[in-house]
Amino acid sequence: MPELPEVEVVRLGLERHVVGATITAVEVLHERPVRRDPRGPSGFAAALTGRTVTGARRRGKYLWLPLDNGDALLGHLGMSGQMLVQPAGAPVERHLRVRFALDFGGRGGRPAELRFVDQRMFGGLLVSAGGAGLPSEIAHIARDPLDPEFDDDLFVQRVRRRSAGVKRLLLDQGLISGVGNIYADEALWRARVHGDRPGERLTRKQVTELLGHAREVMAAALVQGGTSFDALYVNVNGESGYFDRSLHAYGREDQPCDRCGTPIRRIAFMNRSSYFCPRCQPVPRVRRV
DNA sequence: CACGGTGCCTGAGAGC
DNA sequence: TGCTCTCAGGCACCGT
Repeated sequence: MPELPEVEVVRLGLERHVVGATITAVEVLHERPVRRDPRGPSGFAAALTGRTVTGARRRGKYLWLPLDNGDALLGHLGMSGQMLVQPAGAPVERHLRVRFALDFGGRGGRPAELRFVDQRMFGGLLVSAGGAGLPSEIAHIARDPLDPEFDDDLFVQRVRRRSAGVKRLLLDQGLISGVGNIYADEALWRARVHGDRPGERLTRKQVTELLGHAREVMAAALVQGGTSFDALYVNVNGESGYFDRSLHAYGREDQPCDRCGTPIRRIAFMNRSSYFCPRCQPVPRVRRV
């Protein structure tokens, strides 16, 4: 389950190992990952063949590779997606969905393949017409809190004008991107705020602190993940060591809160779970109607 | 428009 | 052993 730090590691790997390559062939082995491409699988392949990758960029959990004609290959890893750079002809992965043959021309690089591997196929790829700068498909996605241009004050203002629960707001890609279920729970635990608290009932200070905690959790994970890729292999590993050592709330149902010892509670939330300390993060008294 | 609920997917693991 | 059920969750989508 790649969160933003893992996606950034993938971006760095793509920047190092794919930029400058020309795509000489595209093979779509499963059509679901290209379902959002209006051209369909064959059009997708045709739009990429012959193009040269000029960059590797990211917004939130979306990645895109600007191409030499102004289009872009836009991708999302979803729950289980991986971007692998493999030597041409390497054994095929079990859940390989799309493969791209890469040519590095006269720069000494051996033939390689970019491979999109995705077990659950929540992720996907598409060619964004004219999307090299910022694909229109993700124009609604906000910046992430590690982005130097993220506007803290604007985020605080917007949260405080919303009546939805603050956890839902943390997961709202239009307000802030890159915060997944795990980091949302961790940031809320650190800030001692319950996720059901309406945004409009939080103080400016509380929202600012919550944002700071989200940023810290993500930055710490990024430092850990940033060391984990080698020369020709770009991987996503949701089981990074960071998760094992540093989680205070997520996945810790019935285990004592690291601050006060009260058992961590788990509640259903958006077809998944929320974990929180019932003492440090009291449930709001006034339920929303 | 904001809100809150649901479906998409596969495989691991639990329970019987 | 082998079946069925639950869970994982980012995001689009939809009804209100």
